[in-house]
Order: sequence, then C-alpha cells, then structure tokens
Amino acid sequence: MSTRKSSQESIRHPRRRSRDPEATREALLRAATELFALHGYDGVRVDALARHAGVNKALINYYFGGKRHLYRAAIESSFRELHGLAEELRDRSRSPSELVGRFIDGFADLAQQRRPYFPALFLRETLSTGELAPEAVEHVGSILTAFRDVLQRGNRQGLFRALDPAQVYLHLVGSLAFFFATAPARDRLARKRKLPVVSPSPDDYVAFVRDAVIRALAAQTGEAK
Amino acid sequence: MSTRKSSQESIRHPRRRSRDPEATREALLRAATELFALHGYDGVRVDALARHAGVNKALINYYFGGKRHLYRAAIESSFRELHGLAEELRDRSRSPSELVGRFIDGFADLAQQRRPYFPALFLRETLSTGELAPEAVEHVGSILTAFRDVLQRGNRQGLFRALDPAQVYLHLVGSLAFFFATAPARDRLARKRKLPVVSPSPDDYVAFVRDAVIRALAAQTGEAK
DNA sequence: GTCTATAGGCTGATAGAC
DNA sequence: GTCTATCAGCCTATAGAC
Repeated sequence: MSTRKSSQESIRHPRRRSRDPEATREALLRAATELFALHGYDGVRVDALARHAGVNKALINYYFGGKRHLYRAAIESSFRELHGLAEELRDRSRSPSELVGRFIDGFADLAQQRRPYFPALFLRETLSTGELAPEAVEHVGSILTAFRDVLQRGNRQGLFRALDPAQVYLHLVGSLAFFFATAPARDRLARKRKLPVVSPSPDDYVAFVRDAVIRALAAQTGEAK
Repeated sequence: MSTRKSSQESIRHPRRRSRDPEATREALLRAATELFALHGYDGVRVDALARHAGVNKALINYYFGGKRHLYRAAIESSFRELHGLAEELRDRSRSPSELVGRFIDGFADLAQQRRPYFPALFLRETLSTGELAPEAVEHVGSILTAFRDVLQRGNRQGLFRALDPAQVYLHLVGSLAFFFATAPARDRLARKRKLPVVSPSPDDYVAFVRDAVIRALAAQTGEAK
C-alpha cells in the first residue's frame, strides 16, 4: 500500500519548456476551437481543454483569464476568417455571378480546409441565447453589405432578379453551414447504413448549391451565367 | 438574524395536488423541450427545468428517471411530429411540385406553430457528437424515402431534373432549420440595428425557399410548376 | 405523488512552489 | 511560464417524511 503510493508519487510529468509561450497559447486556442465546436461551451471541461492542448490547465487562466475568455478568443479567431470572404466579394473586376459562385466556394473551402470546426462553432454561437460576440457580428455585417452590393449590381445589369439579399444570404449560408456542421453525424449514420440514401460528397453538394443559387438569382434561364 | 431565519423557515410551498400526474409529466416535457432547445443539454440545470415546469425537481426522477431520460423523451416527442410530414409526401393524388411545396410549408408550420422549439432542438441534436436517438433517425429516414420517391416521380413525368434527393433534402431542410433556429438571435440584432439589412419575415423567407427549390428542380423554366 | 434535506461527486479557479 | 494541491461552490440524484 505505501510502496505503491510512493512509486506513484515518484512519477513526475516532464515540465514543459518555459520558452515559446506563443505555442502554448496557440495550442489552447486550437483545442478550444475544436472542443467547443464539438461539444458546445457547457459540454467542455477545462481539464479536457488542457489535456487536448497538451498543457497544464492552470495555463488557461494564465493566458486567457478563464474558460469564458478562452471561448471568446476562439470565436473571435474563427469569425476573423470571414474577413477574406467579404474582401473577395468586393472585387469589381468580376461578374456578379462569378462573385456569388466564388463566395460559395470560399465558404466551402473554409469549412473543409482552413477552419473545419467553423461551421459547428458558428451554428452553436448563433443558436446561443446570450449576446453574440460583437466582433463576430461585425464580420457578418461586413459580408452582408458586400453581398447586398453584388446582388444589386447584378440586378442593375439585368442579370439578377430583384431579391432580398438577406434572404439569399440566409438560404445559402444556412444550407452550407448545416451541411458541413452535420456532416460527421450524417456520415456516421450512413456508414452504419441507417439511412435510405447515400450521404452526398462535399464537392457534389457545393456544386449543387452553386447551381441552385444561380438559378434562384437568374433573371431568365441561363442569363445569370 | 434569528428572527429572519425563522420567518423564512415558516414559508411553505403549497403542496401540489396529487391528482393529474399526466399534467406534471406534460409540464416537464414541455419545459424540457424549450430549455434544451434554448441552452443545449449541458446548459440546462435540473433546478431550472423543475422551476420552469412549476414542479418539484425530484419529480424529474420520479417520472423520467433522470435528466438524460427526460432529454431523450423531449427529442422523441419532437421528432415524432416529423411523421406527419412524411405521410403528406406519400399523397399520390398531388403533383410532385405541389408535394414539395407542401413539405416546405409543413416544415415551416411546424417551426412556427406546433413546435417552435423544434428547429433549435433538431440542430443541436444533429450537431451532437454522441449517437443520435434511434427514433429520431427512423423518422428522418422515413421522410427521406418519401422525398426521394416524389423526386423520382417528378423526374419520370419530365417535370424535374435528375437530382440527388439527399442533396435537395439537405439544401431545403438545412436552409429552413437554420432560418428558424437562428431567428431569435437575428431579430435581437436587427432590433438593435446591428445589421446592415432587415431581418426577413418568416413568410417571405418560406416563399422564397419554395420558389428557389422549385427552380432548382425544374427540368425547364416554368415546367415544374 | 409531492416535497425537503442532504449526500457525494465534479468543476473552475487560484495560491504558491519551482 | 509551468505545475501541484486544494478549495469553495455547484450539480444530479435519492432517501425518507408526508
């Protein structure tokens, strides 16, 4: 009994190097983005966060000042990626149809490559009943403005019907965010053959959405192309 | 100090009538549906559940056997409503286009009238990383089968293009679920004028989605009408 | 069936050694 | 900067009175 205890006590976790605080911060932010996206704010324990980041849990307080602040940081960092999408929409050298198509591709690329946890994090944050982070709202607003301008330009050029940009935006983003955020659950079900259809591939789905949105916008058949 | 204490101790909550256990059960189920939809499973405390239902918290265990079981009951009860949507899709006396339109209206009606917390509950459950409730999967599967048949019939009749029914279904349900689940947050932002556009009304949005989906399905312009 | 009181475990945060 | 030890509060579940 006492033998066992003393042998356990002799186990010392190797103390991490004090250098490279930026790496510690990054690791925590990365772990937070993933875990909060997967389980939601209340579903994540600070112990899990620290373990997942390979870092001592006291460092969450040291670097971020607590679980809540770490969550906000993850939200901010993720929504900041939306900035690039808004920028692209402002490229006046491209046709409105092309810009809409590129926006859809850009969102899909974000969801598949750069920020695989963004759709789920985005959905959970939007579902949340508290106040949305102001930075998040700002980025969304900037996209909405640019998107509206593209649709108006398309309409002035006779390519697009006069539609409510907010409706088109919600339709498009809702469809894509839902698709990517629920992909893991859907694939799990499909693998177990619990569904009567096959789960669409991301590329096929994105192509379909692109086509559907262009059709919805088109003033006449083929014209928005 | 002691005076205050004794006066507090004298407060007795009126004991609820023992009769009508069904009402107690119902109240708990109702509160569970609402609170779990708003805050997620981990975000709800059993005290809040009981208080919201106007019931003693020990009754959660008495009637449902614990928080987890109450959650499952709320999920089951909500997803059961999907049954009616699947039924409607099987009505062969209506045209495929009409059935798709009615399905969209049916979903919107569910979200606005009968089950206002369904979209959020549905999204949260689908985002969840654990196993989805088997009953929920079954109802979704039944809708998917019926939906696929409608699209196939439309295609055979030369009205619809040959599209992947799973893609169309995800597009449509994702868009609608997202719209209704995020409506509270969106309206809150719109009220504070934090957004550069107006928040679309549910009816307008549903009409837009109906139009967009019919356009996406149509073999040729106007033909799917 | 309903209620109170409480057990027993977990959680986020921090003091202080290194 | 990193780590251990620990606290105070909170949370679900239940025993037992009514």
